[in-house]
Amino acid sequence: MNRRQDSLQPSEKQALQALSLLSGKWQPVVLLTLMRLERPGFNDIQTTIPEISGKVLTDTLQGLQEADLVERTVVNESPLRVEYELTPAGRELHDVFELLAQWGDKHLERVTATVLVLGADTRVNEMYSRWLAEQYTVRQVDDETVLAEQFDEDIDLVLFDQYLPGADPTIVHQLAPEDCWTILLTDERPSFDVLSIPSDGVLCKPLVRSTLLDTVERYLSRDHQTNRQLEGLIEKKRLFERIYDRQELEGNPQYTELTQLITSSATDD
Amino acid sequence: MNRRQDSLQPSEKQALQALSLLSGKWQPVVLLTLMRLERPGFNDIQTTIPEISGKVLTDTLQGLQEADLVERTVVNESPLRVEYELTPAGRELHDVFELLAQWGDKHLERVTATVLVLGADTRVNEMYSRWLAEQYTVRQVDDETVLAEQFDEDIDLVLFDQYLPGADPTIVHQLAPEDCWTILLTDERPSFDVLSIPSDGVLCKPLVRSTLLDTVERYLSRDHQTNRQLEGLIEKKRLFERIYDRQELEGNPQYTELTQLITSSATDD
DNA sequence: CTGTATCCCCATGGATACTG
DNA sequence: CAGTATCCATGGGGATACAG
Repeated sequence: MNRRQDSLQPSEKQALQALSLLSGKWQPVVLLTLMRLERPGFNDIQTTIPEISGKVLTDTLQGLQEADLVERTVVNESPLRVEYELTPAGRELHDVFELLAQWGDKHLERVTATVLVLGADTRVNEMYSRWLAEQYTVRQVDDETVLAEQFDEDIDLVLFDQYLPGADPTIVHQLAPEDCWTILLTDERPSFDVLSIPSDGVLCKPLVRSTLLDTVERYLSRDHQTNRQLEGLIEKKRLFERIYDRQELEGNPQYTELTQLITSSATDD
Repeated sequence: MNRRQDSLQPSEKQALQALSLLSGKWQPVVLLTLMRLERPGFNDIQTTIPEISGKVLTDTLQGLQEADLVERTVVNESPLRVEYELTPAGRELHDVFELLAQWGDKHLERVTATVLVLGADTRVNEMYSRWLAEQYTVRQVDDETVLAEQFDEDIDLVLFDQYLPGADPTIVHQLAPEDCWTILLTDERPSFDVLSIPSDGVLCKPLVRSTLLDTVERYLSRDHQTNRQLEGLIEKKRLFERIYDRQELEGNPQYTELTQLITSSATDD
C-alpha cells in the first residue's frame, strides 16, 4: 500500500508503517492465531482458520516473514513439515491488539452476543462461562445481587439457575429486556414447578459443553417473536416429554393443563 | 472487508473490528490529520494531504462519519462550507496510533531519516531541531559528550557546529559512518580555517528554516559517492565565493590552494 | 467550495489443479 | 503435507467532468 505521506510527522509515519503490516484481510487473524497456538504447522493454522485458502495462507505467512513478524522452520523434509512461530516483534503486537480491543469495547457495537450467567454454584458457573467465552462475551454472577442491575448492559441471553441465591427466579424473565432470551437451568428430573418460572428455554443439569453451546446459539440466531410465552411453554413440554415416559405424564394434572393451554393458545392464532 | 472469524475470541473480534476502521489507505492519514487541525474545512484537509483526490477524500470522510469517528458540520450554505471534527471516539484513537508508533520505533526500520544536531547553543539547537522534526527524526546534543557514542544509532545526517563544547569538530566527519552526511555550521563570515574541518556541506549562520530544510533534504536525497572529500571542498569553495568578492579571494593563498586542489583532483578522474 | 457522477484500473484475494 | 502455478472476480481507489 503506497502511502507516502509528507504531511505527517515521523512518529505518525512509523505508526502508519506498523499499521500497514496489520491491514491485510488475513494478517491480523493469522497473527492472533499464532499467539494462541504453539509452533503450529501449516495445516494446524489452516484448520484453526478454515475460511482461508491455502494460497492465501501461504501468501500471508510469507508477507509476515518478510516483515519479520513470523519465523518459519522446516522441521522435516519429505514429508515436508514446517513450523511457524511469532518473532519477538510479532509477539509484542499483543499489546496493540489489546488496546484495539479495549477501544472497540468502549466505542463499538458489541460484535459478539453477551450472555449473562446467573447461577447457584460458582464452580459450575465458571465452567459454563469458560465454554461460552469461546463464542460470546460472558458476564457471570454468583453471589446475591440486585438482579435488575445486571440488565444494565445489553445482555442478549440469560442462563439462570432455578435456585438463585437469595433471589426469586420467576422475576428473571420479567427483568430481561424484550430482545433478551432467557434459559432456565433446572434439575436432572425437574418438577412441574418449573412451569411457574417463565423462560424462553429450559436446560437440564448436568450440562455438557455442546448442548449448552448449541442451545445458546440456537436461541441467539432466532428472531424474537410475539408469542414468546407460548414458545417457552412448548419448550418445557418437550423437555418433560424427553425425560418422563408417557404414563407418568398423562397421569399428571399439571401436564394435562399445560397441554391444553398450549393447544388453546395455538388455535387462538 | 468481510472477515467473520469464528476461531477467535470476542475480544479479538473487537480488535479486528476496530482495526478494520483504520485499514483503508487514507482512513488513518485523515484521522491523524484531523488530530492536528482545528475543525478544518474540506479544502483544509485536502491541502494538508495533497496526494488524496477529492472523491476519495469525500468517500473516506463519509466512511469515518458512519463509523462515528468524525463529525461533519455545515457552517455555511452557498457558498457551501463544512467543518470536520473528530468525535470523542475518534480522538481516543490517539493512543492506538501512539502505541503503533512505539512498536514501530522498536521493531521497524526507520521510515524517516535521522538527523543528529550537535551544537554550541542550546536555544539555537532547539530551534533547528523543531524545524527538522517536521520531516525527520531528530537527535539533539548540546552538552559535552563522547562524540563517538552519538553514532550508535543509524544517523543519516549530522549538523554540527564549528564550535563544539569540549570537542574537536574535525573528528565529526571521521566518526560518521560511510552513509552519514555531515554538514558543518559556521559563522556569517567564516575564516578559511573551516577548510581544515572535513564535512560534506557547510551552512552559515544565521540559518533560516527553508535553507536548513532544503539543504538537509538535498543531501539526504543524494547518493553517497566515492569522491566525497572532493565534493566537500567544492561546497566550501562555493560558499566562499558566495560570501566574499573575487578580489578578497584571489589574494588569499588558502583559496588559491583550494582551487588548485580541486582542479587537480578533478583531472585525476 | 464541496461535493456527486462516471468510468476505469489494478492489486488483493479466492478456486482449482498440480508437485516435491 | 505444504506448498506452487494459473486463472479469475471483486471492489477500493484514482481521474475527470460536472452541479448546487
